[in-house]
Amino acid sequence: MTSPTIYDVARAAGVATSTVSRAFSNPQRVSAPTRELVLRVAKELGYEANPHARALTSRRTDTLAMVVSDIKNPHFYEIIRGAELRAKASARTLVLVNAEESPRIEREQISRLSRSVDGFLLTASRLPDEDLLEFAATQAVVMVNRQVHGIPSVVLDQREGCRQLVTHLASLGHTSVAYLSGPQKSWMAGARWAAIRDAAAEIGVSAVRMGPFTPRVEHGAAAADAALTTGATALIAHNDLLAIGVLLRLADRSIRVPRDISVTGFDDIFASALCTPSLTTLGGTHANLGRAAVELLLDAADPTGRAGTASLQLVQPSQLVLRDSTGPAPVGRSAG
Amino acid sequence: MTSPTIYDVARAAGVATSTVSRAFSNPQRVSAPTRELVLRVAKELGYEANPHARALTSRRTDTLAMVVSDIKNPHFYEIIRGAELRAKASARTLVLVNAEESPRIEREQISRLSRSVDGFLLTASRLPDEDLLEFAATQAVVMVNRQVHGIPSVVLDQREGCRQLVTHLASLGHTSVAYLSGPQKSWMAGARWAAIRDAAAEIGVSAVRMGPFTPRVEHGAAAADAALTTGATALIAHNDLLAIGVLLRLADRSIRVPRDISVTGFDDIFASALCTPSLTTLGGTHANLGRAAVELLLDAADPTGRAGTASLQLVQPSQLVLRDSTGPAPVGRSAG
DNA sequence: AACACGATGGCAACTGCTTGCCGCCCTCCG
DNA sequence: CGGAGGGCGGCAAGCAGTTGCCATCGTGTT
Repeated sequence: MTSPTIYDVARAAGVATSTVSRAFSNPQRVSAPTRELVLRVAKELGYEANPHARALTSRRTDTLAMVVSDIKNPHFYEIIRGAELRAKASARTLVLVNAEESPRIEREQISRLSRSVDGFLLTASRLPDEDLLEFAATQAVVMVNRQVHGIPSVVLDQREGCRQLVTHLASLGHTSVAYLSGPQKSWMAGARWAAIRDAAAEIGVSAVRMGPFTPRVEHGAAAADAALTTGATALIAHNDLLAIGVLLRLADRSIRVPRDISVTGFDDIFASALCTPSLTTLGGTHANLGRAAVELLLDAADPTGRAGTASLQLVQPSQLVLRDSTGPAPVGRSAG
Repeated sequence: MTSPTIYDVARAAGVATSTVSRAFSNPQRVSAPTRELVLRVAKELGYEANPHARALTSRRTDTLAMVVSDIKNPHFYEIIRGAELRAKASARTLVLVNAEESPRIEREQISRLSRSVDGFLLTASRLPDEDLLEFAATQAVVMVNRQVHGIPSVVLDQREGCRQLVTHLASLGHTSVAYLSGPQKSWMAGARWAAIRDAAAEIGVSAVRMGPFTPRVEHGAAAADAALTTGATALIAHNDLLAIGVLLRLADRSIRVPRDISVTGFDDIFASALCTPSLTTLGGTHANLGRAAVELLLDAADPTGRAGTASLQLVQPSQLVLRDSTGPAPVGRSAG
């Protein structure tokens, strides 16, 4: 009934428990013949180490926590998938945690788990820099799609991506774009707006920011209505969900996309290719983000020789996906 | 640096460690004044129990594992979300595990985690009944969207749902439907086919089954092509992903939906409302599935008084969502 | 007044594994 | 041939809780 322990293995193999322990967790510390003997006996007995007993002394749990700001957002799925795959490849367990867009919940969850995991992947964290730095001081943390000086992170490039996006719109003749901003506490929203503003200035188109909006489909109506008051002919929504919501609202109001107005999003979620019109969006290989983040985390959590990569800020290229929601600017009239 | 233990609390409060332990895990075993003292001191010291030490002796981990057959499928995310929410409400941690449609991986993951969690949520498991029964004998297991006699489960009703679906098609004049089956090892695929076959027989339309197909968008082409050879005027794809793939292929082949042929899916994923034509599908409140499953699991995993609900098979209503991919059967000619 | 019993707190063994330290033995070197 | 040093196995003390059992005390019972 109860599963075998190292004691059972030790007895059966005629060695000390320390030898059994080392055969598993520190193989080169045991001579080859002994090690093989132990492993063979262990296998016969069906021995599997008790992870809790192991964690108790070694303080390693082989578990990683991934906190996402809103588990409803399909954009995270790819990241989760990449992270899950990479974690499994290193025999780590991934705990998924939802912060529900709330800094308080995020904080609670982190402290609840801090004892049970080797490190945290914080995805699009809504927490202020100070809190993050404080957490990062006591445990391994890697940020995804958020940069904080002094904490390793993986982000999809926004500057260059937004430049391309604005350039694309400008090349279609748009001279005025509106950014429909994401949540106030979203670092990404700030980064996007800054990049859009700068690119717009450089290229010579005007840019305004509206919002903040909660980036979900159902808030697209408000965003669309707000955007129309600006007279902009191109709308850059904070993400695809919001953009889809905008598309739906515009259709409702019989405003044609892209003839009357162009719309773009961010993330390139699955539905963006399928909606009507299909959505031009700034995407990227999100699974890679998750994968890279886990890699960073694994060696941030590795007690040996962490120095090298301690505070790496990885930037992965984003990628403009042109579809049907962007087109030439209407001539001689505003969209409003 | 190192966080306080019950020893620190015990010393500070002037009681024995056992008293501290009980104040937390067995409150009524300690007199109210003592308990309050202990809790107050613990709070002052910032004490938090070490979950591994606790798990080592008590064998409770407050962690639940959720195994999904394919983490890529958006359909699971609603279930995950519901499960995650419910788990958090009971202060349980949810571990997410991907089985990648492989029984072997599923088995591996389960045994890897069996020591670290209080129970398993197996979603659309690809394992044979015997394996499941064996697992269920030694640990708490709840199945989602799969039924095995003797194991508690939560499923979305297929019989009635498929009946409605076939009835809907028949009422549009379709006399011949094709089911594009899911994976061979998918219990759901079997359940759906059985329900469709029976409903078709009862209603008086003919039904054939094609496949199995891996239920992803990219396999939709093969499924569509196969289906067209049958001459059926209505296609029931195993899930929305496959259905969307079918729609794309049919568009490629200039076959109009629903004029030439009707297409339906299962699951009602987010994209199904947005694709063109939007997809008629058999959905349901999947978040509820996840929630209910966790509830079942919590009391299957509860060592006290489990008898009552030991092997409950919950069936939740599914719900036919009519959209644009189904329409009147073409008259006077077959689709092929 | 003697006794029983329930409530409460403490003792200490126990969970299963890790790891610092010790000692043995064999090899290599001077 | 003696000594040094490295490789390897074992001892035992943790790690941070849980829990069975016992002792104590106060109260209710006869």
